[in-house]
Order: sequence, then C-alpha cells, then structure tokens
Amino acid sequence: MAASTLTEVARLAGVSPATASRVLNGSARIPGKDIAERVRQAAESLGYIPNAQAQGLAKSSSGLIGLIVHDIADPYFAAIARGVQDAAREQHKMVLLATTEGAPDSEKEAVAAFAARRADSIVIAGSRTSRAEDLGGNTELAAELDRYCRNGGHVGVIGHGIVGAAAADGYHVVRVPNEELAAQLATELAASREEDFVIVGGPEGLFTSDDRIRGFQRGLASAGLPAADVIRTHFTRAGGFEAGLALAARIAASQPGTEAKRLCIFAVNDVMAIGAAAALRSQGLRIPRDAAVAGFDDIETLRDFRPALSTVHLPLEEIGRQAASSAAGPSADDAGSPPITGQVILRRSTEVAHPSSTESVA
Amino acid sequence: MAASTLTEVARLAGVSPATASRVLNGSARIPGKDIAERVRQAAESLGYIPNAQAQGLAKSSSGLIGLIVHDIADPYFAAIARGVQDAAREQHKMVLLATTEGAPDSEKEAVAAFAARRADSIVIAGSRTSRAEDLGGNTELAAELDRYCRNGGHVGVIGHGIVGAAAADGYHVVRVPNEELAAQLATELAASREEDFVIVGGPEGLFTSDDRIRGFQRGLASAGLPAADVIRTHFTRAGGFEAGLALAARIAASQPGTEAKRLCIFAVNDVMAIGAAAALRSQGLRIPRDAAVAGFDDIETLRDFRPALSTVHLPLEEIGRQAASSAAGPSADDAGSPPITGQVILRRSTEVAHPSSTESVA
DNA sequence: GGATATTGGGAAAGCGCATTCCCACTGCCT
DNA sequence: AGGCAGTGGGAATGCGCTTTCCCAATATCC
Repeated sequence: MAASTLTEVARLAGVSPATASRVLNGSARIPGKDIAERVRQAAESLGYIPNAQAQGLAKSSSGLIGLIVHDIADPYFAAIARGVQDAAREQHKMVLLATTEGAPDSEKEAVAAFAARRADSIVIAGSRTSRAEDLGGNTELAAELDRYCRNGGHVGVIGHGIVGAAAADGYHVVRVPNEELAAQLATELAASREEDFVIVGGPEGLFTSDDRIRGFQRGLASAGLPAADVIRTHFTRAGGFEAGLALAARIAASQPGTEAKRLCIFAVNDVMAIGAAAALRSQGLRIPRDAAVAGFDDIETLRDFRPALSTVHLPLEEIGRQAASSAAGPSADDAGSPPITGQVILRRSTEVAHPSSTESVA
Repeated sequence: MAASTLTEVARLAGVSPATASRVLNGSARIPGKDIAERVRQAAESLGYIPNAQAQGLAKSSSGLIGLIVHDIADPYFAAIARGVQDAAREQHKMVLLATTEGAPDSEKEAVAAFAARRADSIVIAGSRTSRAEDLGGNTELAAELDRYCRNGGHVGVIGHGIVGAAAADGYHVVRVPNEELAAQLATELAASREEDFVIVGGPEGLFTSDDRIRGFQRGLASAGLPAADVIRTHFTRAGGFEAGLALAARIAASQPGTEAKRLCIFAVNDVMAIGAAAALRSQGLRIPRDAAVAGFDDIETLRDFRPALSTVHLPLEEIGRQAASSAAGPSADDAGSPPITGQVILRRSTEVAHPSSTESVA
C-alpha cells in the first residue's frame, strides 16, 4: 500500500488534480469554498501526504537547507546547529546535516550532495583553513560553491569566507570578530596582572585559531607586553590536554629557579582550555593558583566548570540563525542583520593570585 | 544558468539519456567501456550533478534518513546524532534533522515531513512519555509512524517504543537498559555508605526518567534500604539546579539538629546532576563533603567536571548508530546488533565522606 | 549457414506534482 | 439583448530521472 497521491485525492473528491493541488498546497488561485472543503476531506480520509520530492521537482526548490559542520557532537557546532534549526523552522524548511571533520574535500562533497538535493541554501560552519595542503581542496570547494551559487543557491559561511570563493551573490559571510575579541581579552587580562602569557592554538592555517592568536598578541602588544609563546596543537580537548601537559612541565621546571611569574594560558577555544586545565590538574597544579586559564566561545555546557572559565562569549545560536537567514534570500531587513558581537567574560580561572591566602569559594 | 541535466550530458556524449543514466548512476546494465568513458567525460565537462529529487521520484527512495531529537544542542542528543550521522555515511545517505522539544505533536509533524520527503528511515531519539496530556499526541504519532511503516518506511526508536505503536515490521527499538543500570548504580552506591538517598527526576511520565527512578529504587530496596524521596523537576540543567537549591535548603536545615546522614543525590541524567551540583555549590556546600551526587549518561563534555561525576556510561554514539542501521533494513547481521549495555562509573562526586575524625569506611 | 541466444543501445512511459493555457460559465454594462 | 470582462475549473505539459520494453547487431549453436 503505497502512499496516496494527489491524483487519488482529486478523484475521490471528484475534481481534477489541478484543483486538488491548488487547494492543498499554496497557490495564487484559491478554489471555491465548497470544493476546497471536499478536497480537504478527501485528503484527510486518505491520509494524503504530498510528495515533497515531486513538489520539489516541479517547483525546483526543495525546502531544504544544508548545514555543514566539523562534528555535530562538538558543543560549538551543536549550538550553531540549534540556531540554524531555529531559522529553518521559521522558514518552514528542514535542515540537512553533513559532518566533514573539517576536510575541504569532504566539504566539497557535502556541497555537491546538497546541490544534488537542490537545497535552497547551505550554511557552512567550521573554520576555514589556509594550509598549503588544503589549497587544492579549498579551490575545489570554492568552485563547487560557486557553481551552486550560479545555479541559484544561497550560501552562508560562518567566520571566514572560503578561500578563493568569488564574491558571487547569494554568498554571504557571517563575520565573527575573533581577532578583535581576542585582543580585548588580552587587554583585559593584561590590565590586572603581570604574568607570562602563553597561547595554546590550533594547527597553523586554521583561520579561527590564527585570528584569535593574532588578536591576542595584538592586545598584549598594545598593553606593552611581549608576544606570548604559541603552542600549536589540535583544535580539540585532546590537543588542549597535550599542551597542558607540556605547560605543566614548564611550570614545574621553573618553580625552583628564580621567582617565576605565574603563567596565564589562553587557549583559543573553550574545549581546548578545558583540556589544558585538566592536564594541569592532573599534574597537581591548581587553577588559578598556579596558572590562569582562559578560553574562547563560552560554551554553555562548560559554564558549570570549576574554576569557572574566563572566556569570550559568542552568541553561537544567533550566529547560526543569522547564517541561515542571510542565506534565505533578501528578507525584509536587507540592511542585513546586526553584526555579531561577543564579550569578554572574566571568571575565576583567571583571577589574580592571592599569594598563599585561603582560596575563596566560587 | 541552471544546472545541467542528464539529457544534456547524453546529448553531448551522443548517446541516449537512458544510456547516460546507466553509466552515471548504478545500474544492472553497464554500457560498453568506450561509451561509458564518453559519457563520463561529458558529465565531467558539464559539471553534471544528478538531481536527487528526480532520482528519488523515479526510484521512490530518497537516500535520506530522518532524525528526531528534542534539542540538538543537548550533548546527549548531539552524541546520538553523531552516531546516526556515522551510520548514514556508511549507508551513503544524508541525515535530515528535526528538533521537537519532545512534544509528541511536533514529533508527529516531523514524521509527516520525513514521510513527505520519502525518507528511507527515521530515527527517533528522545524519551517517550506516558503522560495523560500526551496521550492524544502519542496516539497520533503512533498512527503517523504506522502509516509511514506501512508505506515501506523503517523506523528506529531509541529507548522506549512509541506508546500505542503497533509492532509493524520496519519498526525497531534500540532498548537502553535504563532500569537495570540505575539499579546497579544504586546497589554500588549503597554498598559503601550509609546515607539518605534522594532522586532528582524528570517530570512524571517521562519513560527514561521513570525507568531510571524505578531501577534506582529497586536497587536500594534490594540493598535493604528504604525508598528514596523523589523530587520531580525539569529534565534539564535548570531543573537540576532548582532541585539542588531545594536540597541545599534541606541540608542546611538538618545541619543543626540530630546527626543527619549525608545526602546522596541521584539525578536521572548528567546535565541535571551538574545543575544540582552547581546549586549546592552556590549555597556553599561542597561535593562530596556535604553531599554526594551521581548522574546518568556519562556525557563526554562533562567528564572534566570537578568533582568528577559518578554516573552510568551509555554508549550514546553506538546507540545512535545502531538505531540508524537497524532501521536501514535487514542487513547482513539480521540476528541484530548486540544489545546496548552501559556501566556504572563511580568517580569522586560520590566518594564516601571522611568525617575528619572517624576513619574512612570500607 | 540459417536459426536462436545474447548483447548493447534507444524509445517511451511514467514517478507525483505545479502550472500554463484554455474553456465554460456567470454577471455586468451599454 | 448582445458583448465584455471576470471567475472557477480542467486538460495537458514538463520538471529530471529510472526503467521497462523493444529492436538491431553480433555471437553461438547444431
């Protein structure tokens, strides 16, 4: 027993498929009240569900919005996904998910798959990269996106634009002021302390990471401080942990010598910061007593951590929503949505040391 | 410039659309080498991308797998989603996402939408409910699912089956032994302590919550302990926090009186447990000194919490994967995948108190 | 060597729907 | 009363692809 079709409904209602189509799905022409009612009843009794594929074929638009993330289980992307999902609901669309681990070529595949499904728009979250080895992949991705746009697709990219992507129309970027915010974070951290700064960054070439590093260094510089050391590692909790281990060793080594300053560690995202903190803790170090730690993103799930993590709040959900609706086409507010802003949030993890005093409760 | 079609490719290659279709998309009949090559080149040069909608229409199957969750930003669901996504990739399908906040009627809508898109299968995560007010919604949902199954769809439900759903074929349930595991948790907790137990549960009628509560009580009973009080609240961090506040008051009140036992709080999921812990902490209480806390799920992102949360590990990703592949149709291992198991993990949050004078108890 | 398999490609009929025409009909104006 | 616009419904076409069915050409057999 296959699903019933429009034609069946029409027959049952004693009208033509055309009329049935007009009443059941939005159309400029609305048939007479009585007929409409008849059709509606027929549809109801048959449990008619329009075939979205056929509709899509006929209208050449699918009601789909594609979302590309590195990893849906990463709270950063999950938050963005929620925003996208939200926007999708408003637009009466569904979201199609693709996870790519950040590999440009699998992102390209995802775009092609979305294009094949005639997704109305595509949202690409997840940081772009400028590594040499990704160059080819990026170019192909850009080409694929370009083609998609030329065929009438809309794309919303979060963070940085795709390297090499033409400024086609239908191509929007939701800018995230990573650099500025990181600078601000550095400034605020530098204001109240005299410490050695260290940055735990992602792999070189990752824009999000590089921007935050650059911003942080700039902030340090403008506070008259020397540039911080940068440790490159994976853009994950594991990477943060690893770096944390190295830093713990460094702290331990400097302990006996001259009165070393406390370390202030800036990890370029919260998850890495948590990893680093865990590593320090595993080596018997305490935060913020033995080292200060700050992150970036203000991941919701991580807010209950102790010591509470200093970080930069990013309206992740709003970012996702904006990306999805900017790609939805020139809505009413073509002036564009307000630019994304974030804010530095200093919490306990970077409190200035109370030399040998009792620790206060958070 | 619209996307190029199969027909165009065929024309360019000087063959019929039928042949082009046969070489470009899998078919039983594989055309001759030379022809195939010609077609492939034509497709390449035109940047041909098959229209999945049209394919779907013609084949009546879409390569889509629908996923229904309460909230994609909830780490529990995000983990499951990752598993589903994984399985989808293996099946060369894409996942279509719907979030419903757990409302049966919007789940029904989601199912309808998936059915409209001719999703090959649907995975429903998120706990079912047996509340009276949801009865109607559940019935409708069941009916919708039933219809979907009758039309050839496959559904995989995580946890409990849908209330009222017929045991249609194509309908699979990935059972999660919530009750057993909760019982085991209670047993292990009860073994090493003499405390008052309290359960922070979700709203009445939520299966996942109810099962875990029941199991925990059973475990307590089999250890010869009285049933624990149950506080009903939201199935979220906020709910946990609220309950935690109430419990903090209770602890504070009992302090001055007779030598009250320490409280051991079992929250029916990790997020709630974290909320409760935060609440206790906000009232100046320490864990595990002033109260023990345990959760359920072993959410990855939460593993770095301190004190480390005792909980029950659930292979969330595997659960999602299994749900997605059980719904994929009777694969090779029709014997079914191995049943889901979990394991109790005792960490610091439930360590037995060191009453500062008495010796530590075994 | 002629007849029967077998192969490889094309023609055409849908899949389920939207939509453009087209037509019959009603109501209105002069 | 005749002609006109306006209204409401139906027939037919096409969206892009798959897939049967069919046919020509080659291979196989006694």
